Amino acid sequence: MIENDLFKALADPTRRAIFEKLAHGGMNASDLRQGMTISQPAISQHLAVLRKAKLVREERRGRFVNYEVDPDGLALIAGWLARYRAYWPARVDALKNLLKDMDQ
Amino acid sequence: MIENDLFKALADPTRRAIFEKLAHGGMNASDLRQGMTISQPAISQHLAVLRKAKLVREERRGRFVNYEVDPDGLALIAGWLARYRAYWPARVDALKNLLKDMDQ
DNA sequence: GAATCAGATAAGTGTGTGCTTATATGTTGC
DNA sequence: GCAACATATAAGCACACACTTATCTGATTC
Repeated sequence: MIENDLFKALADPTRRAIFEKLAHGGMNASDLRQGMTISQPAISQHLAVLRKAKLVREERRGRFVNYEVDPDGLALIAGWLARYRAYWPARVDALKNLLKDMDQ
Repeated sequence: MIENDLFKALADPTRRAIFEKLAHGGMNASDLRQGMTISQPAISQHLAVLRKAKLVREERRGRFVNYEVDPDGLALIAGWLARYRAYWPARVDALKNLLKDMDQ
């Protein structure tokens, strides 16, 4: 059940941080690890989860593996969200406030 | 960290089912339980998690408590998703409306 | 081929999570 | 007040999960 993989993948803050990093541009696992106090296997395991959820895709480049955002996962979330469009804050003010909150 | 509460709340299939039910119309906890093979405390606990994530809000009505979808949570997801708009699959026509709706 | 490096997998461990039963809180109507 | 009902909280348990260290696979370079 891909939808489950998706939300489970995003439920972990470290994985969201990894995803966020990749959103600024693809990079390999070692570069991803820079600045994070986490072991190499941990990164590798997180990437496997993100891959399974279609949030990230890989591309081998010699002995490196380049990771990048996979649009499929995002499309799935958008699709899920679209089911509840009736409830989106009709007044987008709420969204704006919440966006502000998230920016800090 | 509300964003974390959100994705953690959605990571559980039972909670997504509850949310889905409520999306078709508010109801109390007992009605929610109908058709689900789960204990009363379990429902109550799930609702607490959904409430904390702002996916659901409650309104006491006498000795019942009516639950309904809280747009705030959906707005937060929409906001999170909007950050990665650059990656949304351009070809998925169905999702173009989404962008339009969220943008205004 | 051997050394080295990037990354994945294996195995073990502490903590978190979802469930249960039992009990408490709060509301209604007699 | 008290009985009945709707929901919440407490406590305990089994399993999932994120992490670690150790090891393996695969690619490059000499």
